[in-house]
Amino acid sequence: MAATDLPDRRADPARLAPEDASTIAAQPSPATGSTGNARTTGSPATGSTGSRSAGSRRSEAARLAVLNAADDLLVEHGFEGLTIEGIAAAAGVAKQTIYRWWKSKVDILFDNLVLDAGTALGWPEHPSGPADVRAYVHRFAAFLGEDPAGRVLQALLGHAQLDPRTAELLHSGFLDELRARDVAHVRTCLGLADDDRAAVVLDAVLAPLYHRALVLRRPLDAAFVDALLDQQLDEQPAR
Amino acid sequence: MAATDLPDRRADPARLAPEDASTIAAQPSPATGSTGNARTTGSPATGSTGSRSAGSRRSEAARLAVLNAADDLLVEHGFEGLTIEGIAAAAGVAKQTIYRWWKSKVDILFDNLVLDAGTALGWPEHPSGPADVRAYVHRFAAFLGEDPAGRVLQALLGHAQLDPRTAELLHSGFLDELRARDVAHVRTCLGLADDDRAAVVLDAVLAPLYHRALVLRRPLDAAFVDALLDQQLDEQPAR
Amino acid sequence: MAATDLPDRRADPARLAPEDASTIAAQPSPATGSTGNARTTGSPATGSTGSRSAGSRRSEAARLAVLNAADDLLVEHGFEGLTIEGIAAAAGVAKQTIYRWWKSKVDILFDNLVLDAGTALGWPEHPSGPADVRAYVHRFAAFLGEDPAGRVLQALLGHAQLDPRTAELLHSGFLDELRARDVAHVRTCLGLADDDRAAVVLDAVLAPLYHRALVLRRPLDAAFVDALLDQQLDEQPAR
Amino acid sequence: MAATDLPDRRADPARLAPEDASTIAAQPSPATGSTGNARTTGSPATGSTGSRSAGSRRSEAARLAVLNAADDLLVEHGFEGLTIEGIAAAAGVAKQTIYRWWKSKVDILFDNLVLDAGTALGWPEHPSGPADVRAYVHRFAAFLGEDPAGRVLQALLGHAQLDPRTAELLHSGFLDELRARDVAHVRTCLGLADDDRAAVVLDAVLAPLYHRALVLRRPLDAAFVDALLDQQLDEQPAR
DNA sequence: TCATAAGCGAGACGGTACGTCACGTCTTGCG
DNA sequence: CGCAAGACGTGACGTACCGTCTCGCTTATGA
Repeated sequence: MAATDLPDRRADPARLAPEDASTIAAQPSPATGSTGNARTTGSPATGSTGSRSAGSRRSEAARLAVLNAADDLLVEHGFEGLTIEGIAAAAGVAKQTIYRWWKSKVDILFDNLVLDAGTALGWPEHPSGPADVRAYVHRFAAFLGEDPAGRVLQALLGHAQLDPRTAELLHSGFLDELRARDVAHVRTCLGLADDDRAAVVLDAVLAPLYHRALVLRRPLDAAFVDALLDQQLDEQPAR
Repeated sequence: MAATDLPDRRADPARLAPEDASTIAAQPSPATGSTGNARTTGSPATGSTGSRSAGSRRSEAARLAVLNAADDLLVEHGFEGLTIEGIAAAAGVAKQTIYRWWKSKVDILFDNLVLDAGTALGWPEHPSGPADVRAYVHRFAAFLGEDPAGRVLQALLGHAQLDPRTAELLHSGFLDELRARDVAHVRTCLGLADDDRAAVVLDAVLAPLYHRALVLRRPLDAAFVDALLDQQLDEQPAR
Repeated sequence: MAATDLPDRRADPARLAPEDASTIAAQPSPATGSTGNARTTGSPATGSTGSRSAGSRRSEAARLAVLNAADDLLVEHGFEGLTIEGIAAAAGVAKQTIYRWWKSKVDILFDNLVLDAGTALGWPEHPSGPADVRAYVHRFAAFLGEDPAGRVLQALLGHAQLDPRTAELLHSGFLDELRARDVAHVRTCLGLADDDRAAVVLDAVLAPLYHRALVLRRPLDAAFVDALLDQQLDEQPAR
Repeated sequence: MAATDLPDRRADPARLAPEDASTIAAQPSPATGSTGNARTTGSPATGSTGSRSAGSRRSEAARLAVLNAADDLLVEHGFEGLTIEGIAAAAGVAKQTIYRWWKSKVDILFDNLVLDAGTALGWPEHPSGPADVRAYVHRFAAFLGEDPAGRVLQALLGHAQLDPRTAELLHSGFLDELRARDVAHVRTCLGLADDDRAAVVLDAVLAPLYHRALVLRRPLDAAFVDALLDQQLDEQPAR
């Protein structure tokens, strides 16, 4: 079950070697949003010719340290207690190094979200039936409800309610793409006629999850998810 | 259509037990949460026996100025741009006067929410049929999606994702009560057997609204609400 | 030998009780230059009606702590090593408290200069003869050359070469006044016909002192000063 | 009137011993103070035997660009606004290139001073009479008071009051030597018995100039200089 | 009736974090 | 090896608000 098309930048060499044209990963440039910054476990990707003329490249170690520190501190102190200076200190990095590459703590969290969601919210390579949808929804519920990495999504969703720029980033940078992909897969798996119909099904499943997580603050236990799926998916074919 | 049981605290300092007259007279004590602070149009509540020995009572004008200023500034500058000092300046009030009665800007907004929701989210005095439910849901959608006063709910819901204390205040001080009331009314109007069943119906209607408002960020137009109601309400009796 | 007309604000109640109209001491207002701020040893001077309407007054303790800390740190680390943050830390004061009342470290040093010069560069109350001039010049040389408080003057004179705003402050706020007073006293003591002639004598004495201190960096020992005075003063009457 | 003995280092890397040809060939070594760096109009000094084994030599273009940029920026933004990064940018040079050859902006300015003073403060090749002294003093006054290049001397004199290292550099690297040369020439021109007597005359002339320029901030106009010279020079022979 | 104690405006204060600037060191390719 | 480019750790800058704290003034009791 490999992650497919949600841009998983985990070991994505696209950052420096854009031979993979299929993803959106823009060439990173200092603090112009937050694209293309994600935790990499791979090598520094020195293979390409690089468009940068000369000089020292961005420190991979610093980037990873910042992302991880932000994640840790978010869990530890919450979003409000999350501080650029705190991240810098925890990451052993200079404040200016953070500001060079990210515009705000939201930006840093966003990069973490893209990374973690790429890991946690994958679809099978060739999704083929309702069972794949069920599995994905369970995965989604686990991410949103329990996964510590899901805290980032929760925080960003919350902050998007408070700040239009966060909303814009979150939607056009992540949620829209996620949704488009999910709609397509649902359509395929359920054999639906068009995307609109698939979107209706997807919303019917996801809305209660978001509602329960964000508004009711109750756990998204497997039983709940299963009941939801039984109700929404089984009646679909009947239509 | 007078507001009924959602505690409209316009002139009512007792927040959680409206029927319990014994607690009504208690003058709100400084900054013990956010109880008893709401915009009042009536008199300064002189009816009580007052445990205060002497001196001037709380200034009603100041309280109203603060609440209104907070509302205005929230709309104008957003939650992040909302500051205690800004509210104090806009309200023509000393900072200390705010801190004497509220613990934080969340607290102020919460009072505004209680007040505005009391106005906007009322049920008819004797709700009696599905039509009342439909009307209420439309009202709710309008509040959540368009009403400038609904911005407060949106902001607090967002902030509740970031701060457990806000979540606690919002839920046990407002959402739980709102939900209990709505469940009861839905049960009555639809003639359902028990509260659990009513809660299921309520959630089935509200979840898509919240989802659309908070996650999808699309307008809650009347057509959408009607379609939702048609789907969820009409099929319920059939069960 | 009491200080006369150089505004000695040491224990000058003029800051809050301007019954002494002869001095320039303006009513202090936050960070509008640096007038009227100097170390006071007296009481908080509550006798007057004060133009400030209400609220807490400026903390005398903080003001003194800042001035003294700046003085100490200047001697210890030099002008370049003098830092607002360092002063704040050494004074046990918040940085903002400094910025509230002074615009820059130059401003703080200027206040110290006014204070210290008032102490060190006084004339006798009724200067009457060449001996008073001689005594004053010796005092001046000691101040410029040895007195740790003279370091402030040296630093400000140096910085005035680098920054026009410092130059402006130092001249119109201190040096011009000092010079006018000295010219008048010299004229009186030496029985000169007009101020221009007195200014020539004064310059003839002070120029070598400044030159030696600032340019040659040699000590202004008493022998040098005496020789200078012998040469310049004794021949003057002959003219 | 060719410049004579104030070491005009235009094409002369040996600073302290102009007559000593043995040290001339030494290529300046990186950042060991500020020796040997001055604007050259001639060739890159290829006459020497070059001790460097291989690799590229110091870029003459870069050196000139830095010195000129520093001069321009000093006039434009003042000493405080003068920045290594600003110089580098204005000179089209990498920051490291500056740090390789100079230790600080003071160092760069010092090189400019040595260069400009060499040009502006020359004596005739064989000074012979009081007229030469008068001419030199006029030249000096013009340099100190008007010449944009004199801004450098003013800035360094000012900064020397703030920083002992600058003072040390300025004195032992420039002022002492300048003074020694001037004393010798004055002695010759005025036919004085010894250097001490010449130094007294020199100081008597220069002190008022420095005083007027640095402390009084008044223009050093020709009339003032002439009056000064009349007074100090004409009475000297009488002694 | 009036002292008296609280509410209130004003705003100074010690703090924390912000986002920016420049420092001086370093590393990386190019020539 | 010099150099352009520029990332990096460092530290100070000046600002914005925080929440607490005094001040006098005003005002409505309740002794």
